[in-house]
Amino acid sequence: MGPTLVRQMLSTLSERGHRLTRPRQTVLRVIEASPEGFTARQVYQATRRRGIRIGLTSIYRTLNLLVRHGLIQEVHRENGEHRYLACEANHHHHAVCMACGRILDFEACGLEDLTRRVARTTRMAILGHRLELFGQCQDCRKR
Amino acid sequence: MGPTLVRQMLSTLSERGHRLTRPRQTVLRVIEASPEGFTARQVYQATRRRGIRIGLTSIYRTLNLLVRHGLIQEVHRENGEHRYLACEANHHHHAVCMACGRILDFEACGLEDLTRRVARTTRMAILGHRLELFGQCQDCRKR
DNA sequence: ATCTGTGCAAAGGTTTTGCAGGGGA
DNA sequence: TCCCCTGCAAAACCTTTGCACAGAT
Repeated sequence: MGPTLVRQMLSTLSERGHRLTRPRQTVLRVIEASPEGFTARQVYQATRRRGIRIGLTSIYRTLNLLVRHGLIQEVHRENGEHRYLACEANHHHHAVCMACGRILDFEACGLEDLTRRVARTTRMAILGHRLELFGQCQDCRKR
Repeated sequence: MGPTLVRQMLSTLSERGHRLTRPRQTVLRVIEASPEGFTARQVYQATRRRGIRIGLTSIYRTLNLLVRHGLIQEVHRENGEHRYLACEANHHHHAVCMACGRILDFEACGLEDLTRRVARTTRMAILGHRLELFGQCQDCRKR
């Protein structure tokens, strides 16, 4: 990810009649620097580390706005906290152990064909996907 | 799904040293009757309709137990409420509109190869998966 | 100048935890 | 009998909402 991402998001929001406020720009810059995804609280803490005070409320509102516009997506939920990922971010997925919660990454998913097929069937513009595998890791299987 | 599912879940729990209490059995029977998935609250209401009083707490604890043992999985979150699905349930996935939240189903996913590949790489026993596509539905695209 | 966006505080809702008592094995 | 499981109540938690003010266009 690079400055391209922020510029693209800013222009999308602007085109659609949203104001490019300081809080929104700050959130976007944090997202840009979080290739592994982020939670609302992480964005909040990151902005504070940068010496900028933004209310948690605005973080949530901005994230919801970005989701509605298809710029970020919710990818995972850990301990009741949502994890988001920029739609253009480097593409990977999770294999989650249902017993201990351990998360392993994997890359290739080969969903391009499926995506095209579903787009045709449902007449939706498919912008991203979430794929998670569930199972039991080696340690938990041994008990 | 059929009685097989309940029997299988019961024996799995039993084998692993858990007690087959009345609340747990009731929850399993509700799950069996919910091929489209269920939320904690729906399980709660369904048990009450059957004239059986179980605390919401026990529902949550039972669901968490079943998840840890790989018998059910969390498939979706709507308005902060988790939706679960028995791992052996009829297999389908969701395409979610990021703007209005509309959900469309689709079936084929063709992840068998990927599953095998990841199982080999990560040494996890893969028991299920969640796949969701995100995008914008026809109506929301028109604005 | 207008009207969207922000921040605070408080509400809202789901899920978890503590603890005393009950019921499987 | 033993100890896991249950149920209630309360806590903990993330997220949303109401309202007055600030700031982008």
